[in-house]
Amino acid sequence: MSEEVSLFDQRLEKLAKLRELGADPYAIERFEQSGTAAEILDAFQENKDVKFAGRLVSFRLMGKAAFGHLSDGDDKIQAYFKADDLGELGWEVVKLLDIGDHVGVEGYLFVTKTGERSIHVRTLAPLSKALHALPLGKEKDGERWYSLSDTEVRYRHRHLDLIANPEARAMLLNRMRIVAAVRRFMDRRGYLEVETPLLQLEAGGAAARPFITHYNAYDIEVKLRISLELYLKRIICGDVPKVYEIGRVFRNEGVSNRHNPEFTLLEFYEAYANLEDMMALVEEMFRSVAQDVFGSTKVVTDGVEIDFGPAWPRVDLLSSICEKAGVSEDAFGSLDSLKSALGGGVVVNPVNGKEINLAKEHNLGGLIEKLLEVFVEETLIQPTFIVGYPIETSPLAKKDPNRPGFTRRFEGYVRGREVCNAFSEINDPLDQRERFADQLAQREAGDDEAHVMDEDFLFALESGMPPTGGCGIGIDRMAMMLTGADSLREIMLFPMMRPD
RNA sequence: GAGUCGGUAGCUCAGUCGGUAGAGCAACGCCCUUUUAAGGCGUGGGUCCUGGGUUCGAGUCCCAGCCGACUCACCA
Repeated sequence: MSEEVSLFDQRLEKLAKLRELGADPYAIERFEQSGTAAEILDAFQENKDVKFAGRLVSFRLMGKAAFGHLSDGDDKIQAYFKADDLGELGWEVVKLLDIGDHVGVEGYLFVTKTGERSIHVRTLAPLSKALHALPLGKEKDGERWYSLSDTEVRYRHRHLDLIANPEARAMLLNRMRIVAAVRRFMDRRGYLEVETPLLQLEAGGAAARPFITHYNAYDIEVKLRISLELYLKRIICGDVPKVYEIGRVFRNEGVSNRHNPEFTLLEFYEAYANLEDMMALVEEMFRSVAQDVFGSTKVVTDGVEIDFGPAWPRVDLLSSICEKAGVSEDAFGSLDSLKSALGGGVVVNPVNGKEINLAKEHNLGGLIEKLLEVFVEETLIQPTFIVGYPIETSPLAKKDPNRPGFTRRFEGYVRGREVCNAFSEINDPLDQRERFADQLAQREAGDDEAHVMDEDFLFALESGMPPTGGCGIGIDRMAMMLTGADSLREIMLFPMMRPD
């Protein structure tokens, strides 16, 4: 018999004994408390009666007395169990406790010899039994021993991570607070939160391959959404002028540090607004969320201070490439002129070693974005807007009337990474139909991530959409940036894992 | 998809040149009524990721595979 089974069996026996003693942990439904651990310690008064419940995270049995810490997840209080004060039955229960059990205690506050504010327990009630040994390390003065560090176990059994690793816990909880702060911000600004279909006949609004599933009732193939965009704009067409959605989207791609097949996207659209309005809103949102969650507009991650206080510089995309890649502005006339200006063959950025194989670049806009990626992106540490994206890679963004081949689109960058993508939306249905047609052509040329024609969306546009500004923000990446997480998986509760 | 590193007790890890599988913590038993990485004495606990191979003998060497981390690629 393996150790795990016998350990489990030992715990089951303890559970049975507790039940015999009339202390069935699973029989109790509620336990009223005087407050959280922090609240109780804040309002500490010697001899004051308190009730508190939490998980037993440490336990020291010494003959006829015992000490243990009860954690409410965030903070903990030491409990002192003394045989004389608990009675025979109570003491029997104490001896059956294990680290990991939830326990409710009632008693009075006191200070131990060593100065720790504690609860002198008069009565206790087991509220759950930990049937598995929990990987709770020992701790002193902030140092910890023997905790849980195996990333695989941490991700697969996230509850253990939340119990055992305070840093991981703080990061994940901050992510939730960031989402809540974003929602508050949008609500305050008068945006209405909406919900649009996850199951769609054609997944549009982004360049990505969808997940495909089957709907039994209609016996049809449906796809999981890859973005929120097209349905949200259909709501704008219905004259609901300010809408947003925070929702899960699904892209059938690989897993990495910065990618998960399902992730959380925020998109918002505002009628009668344009990309400048979106920039102002993004600036304010980051400022507000940083202030809300971290109490400051300045966030330090990896020793780098990012300040969301000031306005973000607006930098023209082509100028940024000219500066960082050393290409002159007049080289951007055509794909061929740009290629020859780059010298042909393979272009290498000596700073980071990233390269572009020019032979694989078949359109001007695609190459321009590639240059941005290889030469510019990682230099954008402080919040920056890059403005003016090529039309080929922006099939939903309004054309810039003053610059043929470019659109009224921008992206925001922080810590060298893209954090948002926004534009003045196309509201000319004829233009949009042409763009879809171009995408369709690319699709037929073998690009299986190009957009498909969406007639229902076009019908809505044809019914009239006011000029509209729209923006998309990857919430997970935003959380990474704000918390300093170096992997997307650290700020998602349950990242995708291969079945073990 | 490629490369690198890793997978040994519940947890964190060690394991030399190929020679019967180790430590701390956790668990179990005994002692201990203000401890806090409590302490003392004692005990039990292993699919060494899986499957092949080499060898008298494999945790260790070789091959294939699985899972993970990291880097790159893919990917907004």
